[in-house]
Amino acid sequence: MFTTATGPDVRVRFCPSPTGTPHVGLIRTALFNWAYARHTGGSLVFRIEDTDVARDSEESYLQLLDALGWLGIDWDEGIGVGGPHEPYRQSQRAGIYTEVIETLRASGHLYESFATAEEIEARNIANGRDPKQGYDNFERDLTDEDRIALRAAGREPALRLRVPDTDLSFDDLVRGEITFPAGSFVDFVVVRPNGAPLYTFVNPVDDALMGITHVLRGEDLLSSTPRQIALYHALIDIGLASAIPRFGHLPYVTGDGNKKLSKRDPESNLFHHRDRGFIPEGLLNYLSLLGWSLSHDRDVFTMEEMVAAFDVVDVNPNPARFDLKKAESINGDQIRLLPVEDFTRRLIPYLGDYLADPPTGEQEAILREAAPLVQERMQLLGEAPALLGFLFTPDDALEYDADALPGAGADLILDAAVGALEQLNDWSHEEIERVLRAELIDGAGLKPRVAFGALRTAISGRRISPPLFESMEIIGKESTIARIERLAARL
RNA sequence: GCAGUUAUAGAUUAAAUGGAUAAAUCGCCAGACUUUCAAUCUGGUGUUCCGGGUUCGAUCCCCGGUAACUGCUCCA
Repeated sequence: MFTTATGPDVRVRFCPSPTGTPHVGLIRTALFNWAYARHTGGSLVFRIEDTDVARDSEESYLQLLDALGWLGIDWDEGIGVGGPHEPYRQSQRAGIYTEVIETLRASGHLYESFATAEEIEARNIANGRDPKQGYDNFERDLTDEDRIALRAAGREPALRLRVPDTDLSFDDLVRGEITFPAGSFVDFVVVRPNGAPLYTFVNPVDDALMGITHVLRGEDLLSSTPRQIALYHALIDIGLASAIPRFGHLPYVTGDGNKKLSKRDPESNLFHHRDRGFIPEGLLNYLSLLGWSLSHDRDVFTMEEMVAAFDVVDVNPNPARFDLKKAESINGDQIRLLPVEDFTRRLIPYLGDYLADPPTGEQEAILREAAPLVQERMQLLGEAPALLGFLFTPDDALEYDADALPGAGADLILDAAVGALEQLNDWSHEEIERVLRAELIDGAGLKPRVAFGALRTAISGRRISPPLFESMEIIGKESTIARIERLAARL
């Protein structure tokens, strides 16, 4: 009954619903599906489940595309690339569903249900059942007269699937054998009274129609799996499906505490991480660690390595906490792994406040010199403005951080530095360092921390900066001296 | 309430399928290096949910609990 597809016959899918901004948990699901498809040589289908007109938005749909494109998660079939099962947006598949609904109805798998949620709850209370217990299948055997009477009273029925009165089991790829006892899942609504099918219907129907063999999705859908299998049985019965897919339920991504990471939490928002300067390599690397690992002693790796090693059966069933600190650390590692030209190029969008668009030739030249100095000092590209902004700021516009202002006596240090630097003709960082050390450390007997700290503030306005002498070399002799004199005048 | 899932350091993952000091990374603390911050290196911190049982020996097997989470929507 369950599929036996392996290798290139594997067909997985990513089928988000375009409500809101892409969530890191959702992207982790996309990533694992993608990795499994690439690992097996199978196919990834990208489908959009926009069957809730009240919540779906075009903006969200575009964001999904943006997110996948940015991360480099590509697909073989579906939105944008087409395929044999078009269309791939469920809002455009109404005709297909209508047909399936009719067949299922004619064969007795679907029946009319007039009861509203309030009525079901009232009925449970009246029967001494827990009101939270849900529907009790009481309309399964409504007579034609009952139905006519209800319609005459102005009622329009939803359609429910008649589920089997037996236990339902499946072998979860992540968790092993799972059994739901008969009665723990009830006849559920698949079509609204207005004829519009629900997720509970279109999701398995499209999976069946599109030949999906492995359903890898979030743990939150685990308890709806028996209903889904029940629908599959019905689809097999009417000849629309030949096998039930294998299921693999990926662990939750949790936030602080151990609650599922909420949509309202900024950490759940993929674009928030992009804005802060996560690079795709870093975020992908971290996300793949949420429920999986490449090996016990390595957690920085490429997506090629992940694809080569990834198998859903190795996924850990435990809920995984999204740990921003570790994510940033991994991102820093991935930033350091970037070829320096690539790193330099990626810095540009984050320096928007300082650079022309596009950057001038002079700005590009500065960036080329400065990038190697900061590549191993960053965890997030968003740190670039604070670290490099002073290189693109006019001498007389530099601002000084309060905690960077040097203490008493700094004017003497600055004056001495100017004196030494003015004599210097070979403006290389080696020479700059040599004369400053001779003057301030060896000559005046200052501690490097004190002497260079004051100069650092003069040049960058900050307590923390790229290496000082290299920075001086980049901004040039004239600017360097002007900046030192400017700070000295302020003290 | 019913059903299901999960339980290894603060976090993420390993190993150990009944056997010796349960490991790595992140975090935190300290030290080295140093031109600030990083990076790097060294060291430290800290772990098998609880209770029984079987056994020479249990993190693992059995039984019973506990906790957290999810679902039980005409949301997806």
